[in-house]
Amino acid sequence: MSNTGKEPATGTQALDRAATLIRTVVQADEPLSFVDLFEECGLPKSTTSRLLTALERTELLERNGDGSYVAGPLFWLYATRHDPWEELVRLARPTMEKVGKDTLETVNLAVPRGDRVVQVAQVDTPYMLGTRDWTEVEVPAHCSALGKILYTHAVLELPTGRLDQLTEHTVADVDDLRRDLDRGRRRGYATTVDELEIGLTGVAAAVRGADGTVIASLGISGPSQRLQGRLDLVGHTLIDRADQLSVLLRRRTRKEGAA
Amino acid sequence: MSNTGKEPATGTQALDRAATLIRTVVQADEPLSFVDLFEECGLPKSTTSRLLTALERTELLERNGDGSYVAGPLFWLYATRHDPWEELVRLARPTMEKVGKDTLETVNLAVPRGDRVVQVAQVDTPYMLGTRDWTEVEVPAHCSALGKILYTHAVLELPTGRLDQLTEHTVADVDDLRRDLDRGRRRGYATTVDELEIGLTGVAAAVRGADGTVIASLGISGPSQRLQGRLDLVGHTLIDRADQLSVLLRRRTRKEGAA
DNA sequence: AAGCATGTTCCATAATATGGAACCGCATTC
DNA sequence: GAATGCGGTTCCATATTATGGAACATGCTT
Repeated sequence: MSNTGKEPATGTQALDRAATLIRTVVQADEPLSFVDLFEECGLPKSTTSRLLTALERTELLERNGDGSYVAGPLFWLYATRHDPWEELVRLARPTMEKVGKDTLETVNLAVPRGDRVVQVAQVDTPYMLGTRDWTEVEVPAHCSALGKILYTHAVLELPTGRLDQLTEHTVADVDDLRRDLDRGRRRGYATTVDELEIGLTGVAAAVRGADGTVIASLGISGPSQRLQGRLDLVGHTLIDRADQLSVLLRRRTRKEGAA
Repeated sequence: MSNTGKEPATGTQALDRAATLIRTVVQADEPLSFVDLFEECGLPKSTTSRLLTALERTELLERNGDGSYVAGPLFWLYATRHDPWEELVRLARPTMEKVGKDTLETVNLAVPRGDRVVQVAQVDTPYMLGTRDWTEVEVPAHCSALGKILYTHAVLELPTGRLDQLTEHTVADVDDLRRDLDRGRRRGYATTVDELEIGLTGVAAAVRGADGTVIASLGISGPSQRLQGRLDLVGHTLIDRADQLSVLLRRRTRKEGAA
């Protein structure tokens, strides 16, 4: 009936409806009562009941104490077996590709691991001159935009003492760095110009996870010449994209109007 | 057809079959080709094809480059939003309850967090005299069986220097502790008798995650009087149960015979 | 070119899912 | 303590929907 898509989708009505139920439960990520699902999906009561019972029996959904539905054992199983970062990368991929289209520079996603920053995914620039693949390569956090974001949001602990001075522009003094981070915090994005390598500029923004805390940073890097003059533009693009990704990761809290 | 269960399951054939496909893919946790699924689930080819197409359309499954099926975006989404430990607890619950039935003592599950051990789940003893609920309470690792397991498998770094001496039986010397751990490693389970508190005994075994590394320890604790004499029995029960849980967590590698 | 393995599409058939209505159990309310 | 409303399940005649055998594509290999 309400075939919003353009797909023919023949011979799978029951399954499609069941999938809608599963999707609703998983995306809501908050126990949904029978009525919630019934209303949200607009299926007849009896059908809803029948499908939900089957989904529960097959462990795709589960009912908790008060009878409301949550994702079932099969979802837990998947979750325990997979590194959340591995999944973050998959979910972030489309966003990163959009950033690539927006900026035409090398795009990176970084997460904290211990007291280090690691880049976990990369989308390459179409230009010949670009940043090498440094996925899994560790770069000093204080001279990378990605790292600065993580410092700013206290996901990574600020080091003490003198920092490595990689170039003449590297901010090697902790207090200077703190000031730099503060500036970044106000703007919403972090930058590093010639601080890691002469001629290399990076820009990054924060990605928030399900609980609202910063879990990763999304950034680009490229030749300083190509980026100077559009740092602010690129910064805001990154903020927007990072926010979009955060929304995707965020549990969608029920729109108040619950029973 | 092959209705192994005793459920009537009426009006949901299509959905049940689809669920079988999903389950097979998620449990295998390795890309499965169309033929794998076709053979594994024993459904007609055309039906399999139709269902798989629908599952892919609804993002419950996904095909990767070579056309084989893996868990889809809905599973990633769930995984990124949930702490794997939260899921571990859910999956471990039944095992823990079995241990509770086996031993009649308080059952605990602990994981390393930073350089500490935290108990993340507990099943209580039916006896009046039992261990209090110390979920989320931190206990010195060197005098808890749960902690010793984590030390043994190097998931937790062995401290240096003198350790806190909580009772006269506490193993406070690192070298002594190392010897204690070695004994535990050989036996397969760790114990602590009167080391944390006089009269309190604990026993624990290792739980391994998807990649085969130790990720948690499963143990019991109770009055030393009730446990003395059956430490070895309880130890082996714990080893068995912990192994069962590990199997559940372990990716089921395809039974070699792949194409 | 032929053979084979992997997947998909077709379509007549009937088995299957459908959904309106009746029903159940349980709180609230009067 | 009857009555009303709410959340959910069960029934069952109906026809819509899924089914599956066979034919058809689409690469590979021989």
